[in-house]
Formats: sequence, structure tokens, C-alpha cells
Amino acid sequence: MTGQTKCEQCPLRLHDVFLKVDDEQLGFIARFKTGELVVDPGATILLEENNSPHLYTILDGWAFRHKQLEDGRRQILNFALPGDLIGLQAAILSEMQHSVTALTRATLCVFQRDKIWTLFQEFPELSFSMTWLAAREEQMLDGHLLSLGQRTALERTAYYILHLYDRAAALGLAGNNALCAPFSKGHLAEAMGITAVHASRTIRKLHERALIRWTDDTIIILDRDRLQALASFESDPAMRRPMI
Amino acid sequence: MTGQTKCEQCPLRLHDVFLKVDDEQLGFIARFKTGELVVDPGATILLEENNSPHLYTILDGWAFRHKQLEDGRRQILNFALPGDLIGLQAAILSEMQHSVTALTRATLCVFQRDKIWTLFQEFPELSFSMTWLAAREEQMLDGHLLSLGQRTALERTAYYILHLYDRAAALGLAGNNALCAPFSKGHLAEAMGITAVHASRTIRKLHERALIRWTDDTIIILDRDRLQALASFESDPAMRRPMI
DNA sequence: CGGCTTGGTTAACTAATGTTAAGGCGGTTG
DNA sequence: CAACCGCCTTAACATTAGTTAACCAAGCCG
Repeated sequence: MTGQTKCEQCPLRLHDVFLKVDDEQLGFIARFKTGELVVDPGATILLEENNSPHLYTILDGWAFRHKQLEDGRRQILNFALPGDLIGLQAAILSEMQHSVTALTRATLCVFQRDKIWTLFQEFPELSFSMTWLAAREEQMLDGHLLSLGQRTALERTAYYILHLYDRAAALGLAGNNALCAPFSKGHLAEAMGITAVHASRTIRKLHERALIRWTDDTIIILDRDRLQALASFESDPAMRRPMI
Repeated sequence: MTGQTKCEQCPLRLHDVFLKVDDEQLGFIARFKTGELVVDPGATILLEENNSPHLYTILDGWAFRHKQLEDGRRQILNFALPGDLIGLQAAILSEMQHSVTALTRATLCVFQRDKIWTLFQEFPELSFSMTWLAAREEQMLDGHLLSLGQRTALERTAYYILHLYDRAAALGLAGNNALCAPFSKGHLAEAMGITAVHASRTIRKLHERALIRWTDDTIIILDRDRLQALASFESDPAMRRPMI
């Protein structure tokens, strides 16, 4: 492993949301990791159709997965935070049907896709973790699908803010009802499947109802109970999770 | 294995969309399978919150995954066809956040969730297959998310019909541009996140433009090219896939 | 047979969301 | 400093989709 951050001293892994791995697994991960990638905000990490030989774990920073129609309409599928695995579809299905773009300056651990088979053969725990991560992404997408299909723009906005707040908070990136948002309102609109104009109207409504305050790059949840009720949001039980 | 269909003589597995497995793996699958479940149309296979000890593969019939808001608004997340794995989220994350309901009379292979760990330890190929299936479901959800977020009701309808036609056709359940649809227009509406009334209007428009014909339970694609263009649908490359 | 339910259709009307356009504000750059 | 750009906001207006309600047809059941 050639990157600057040694897996054995990974600062992210110290966080207690992540399950501990034994030394043997950690050793494999260290060998699996072939480098580190640092990207600027807005940089493309993975491009649809463009079959990348890499698999990544976000070590630091935010990114987002997105997909577009021929005419340019774009949908943000999900945001990706530290600890999230990126490029699994390409690695497993050998076909990437979406792109990934960095939202902030981000650091990524780079894994060689062709070693993934060794992982499955020699490390059942890590194979399980990989499936776990895929199943969890699926679960998040299920939630977003419910949101896009059934919630109104107002409910959707409330839901999405809570969703992101909770994910960030689990990593210590948000707390005290304050989320330092690295994304623009336009990004949020794209994730919710509404126009930026309508997102603006909708966010204003949440302000007027004194549910949130969004100034500069910080979203403050003023009344979580009412926000949750509006969104009919159910927070995920706190749960430790694997990280590769 | 106690079910009526022996894995070694599984009729579904004969289909050439499915990758062949060696005898050792097949033997494990046979032991992993603890029974067979036959359900009537409309029967609940898995219920949200209700932590089931089972994992299923659809052997025959159609089902759908869905999720609802407190007030009853319901979203169909995806349809499930023969060969699809059901309940992976519950098995891996020990938490089911959606329900699964049979659309037709369906036969399911029942697997014991607690044996899944043995699978990961002893059968790397099958572990890989499990991740493959999870990644593929994720990919389909990505597609639906793009659809709900960005396509109009008309485009979405065109997209969804093509999506289901292709999935069914890969299994020999559709062909010659005819799909024998086991779902109602209302189901399709729920999958697309529009009301049944609006779905009716939308389907009528597709009729008027001579793109499809939907009589009784059969959807006929009259002009695939134009339908694809309308939806800006890109068909998936034909690909063999694993089945457990 | 007759009434009931389910799924579907249609129309008229209402509400939600998209579109277009104009302008503001902060940051950057020549 | 001025010009410009990205991001956001607002308003007026257009379009899409949701709601309600009436009606049909088919299947089912007492």
C-alpha cells in the first residue's frame, strides 16, 4: 500500500460507528489498498460508461452519485460520506451506470478491482461487509424512492435534511442540530427531483414555519420533532457498521 | 432440503440467463434451502418491521417490494421476478424496512437466514453472487430514482413498460413485443409514483400515439423504437447472472 | 337474478410544480 | 474598480399531476 494514510493508523476507522476488524483483515485491506486519491470539489471520480479499474472508500469529504438522461436532466441518486464504498457496481457487475462527483475536497482510498476476488476467497468477513454495504445502500435508495414517489416537495425536503443530518451526525460531522452543509440548495433540489426554484420556495416555507434555518453553509434544525412529523421520518436505529 | 423441487433439478436454473454453478455449490444450495413456500396473489411474503428468519428466491411468479408512509401512501419500490432474491436486507442488516407482496400465485425457495454465514465462509463464489444480486438491485433502483426524479409521467410510463418487458423477456416470460402483465394499471401507477387516475390518462396517451396496446392483461409494444426514444431508455446489455 | 366489489375510465376542477425572467449578493478576476 | 459568474430569490405565468366524483364492465356471491 502506497498511500499516505496507513490502514493500520486509519483515523476514520477509529470512529466508533465502525465495527472493529482483526489484524489479519486489516492487513489484507492494507494490501488491497493501492493508493490514495485526493480530488478537488467538482471533480469527477467515476464516470458512467467509463469502466474504471478502481473501487474507492471515502476517507474524507463528501461526494454524490448521479445519473442523467440524454437531454441533460440530472438526478442525484445519493450522497456519499466518509466510510462509504464507491464503485461497487462497476467492480461486481463490470458496468457503471452512474457517475460520482466530489462535492468537497475529498480523499479516497483506492482499491484494485481485480483483487476483489481474493477478498471473496480469503476473507468471508470482508465479503460479508461488502454485501452489507451494498444492502445498506439499497435500503437508503428504497427510502429515497418512497420519498420521490409519495412525499410532497415540502415533506421531501424535511425528510432529506433529516436523512443527511443523521448520516453526518453518525460520523461526527454534524451535531447539536447543526449540519455544516457542503452542498448547495441546487444539489439538494437535484437529489429531491424538483427544480432549484421550487426548492427555494420550499426551503423558505420550512424557515417560515420555524423548522429549520439555512444560512451560509449551515443548516440548523430548529424543531426536530415537528420536522420529523412533517416528513413522517423514522430515524434509523443507531448501528455500527462495517468499513472496508 | 424438504421442498418439492430439488435444486439439482431446478427448472428455473436451466434457463440460460443464469450462470451455471458447480455441483459442490449446488449441493450447498440444496442444503441451504429448507423448504418451499407457495403463496396466493396478494399474500404478504415479508412484512416491514417483522423480522423474518427467512431469505427467499422466487422460483415462479411475480412479487413486488413496497414501502409506505404512516398515512398510508404507498410506493412500489421494484417488482421481483423468478430468480430474484428477496429478504437480503433483513438477512444482512437484520432489519427489514419494506414489505414484499405476491402479485401472482408464486413459489418461493426458502432459505434459513442463519445459514448465510456458512455460505460466506465456505462458498466465495456464492458470496460473490449474493453481492452481485445486491449490486444489481441497487442498479435497478438507481434507474427508478432517475425516472421518478426526472422523467414526466408519460416518459416514466414508457420507461417502466420497457424495463419490465426486458426483465420478463430475459426469463422467457415475454417476447414478440408482448408482455403478459400480472400487475394492474394501479400497481404500475404505484411504482411510478403517480395516481391511478393519472396513470390511466398517461397510458391512454401511449395508446393514442400508437406506441403500446394494453388490453386485458397483455401489454403489446407496438413501436419499440419510438417508445425507447420517448423514454430515453437504454436497454441493459444482455448478461448472464447468478442465481442462488 | 340482483347487488356488491374491484379495477378502470373520464371529466371538471384544484393544487403542486415547472418555466421564464429579472434582479440581488458575494466572490473572483482582469 | 468594473465586469463577470455562480448561486440564490422572487414573481408571474404555464403545465402537470392530484382530487373528487360519476359511471362502466367484469367477476363474485348471497
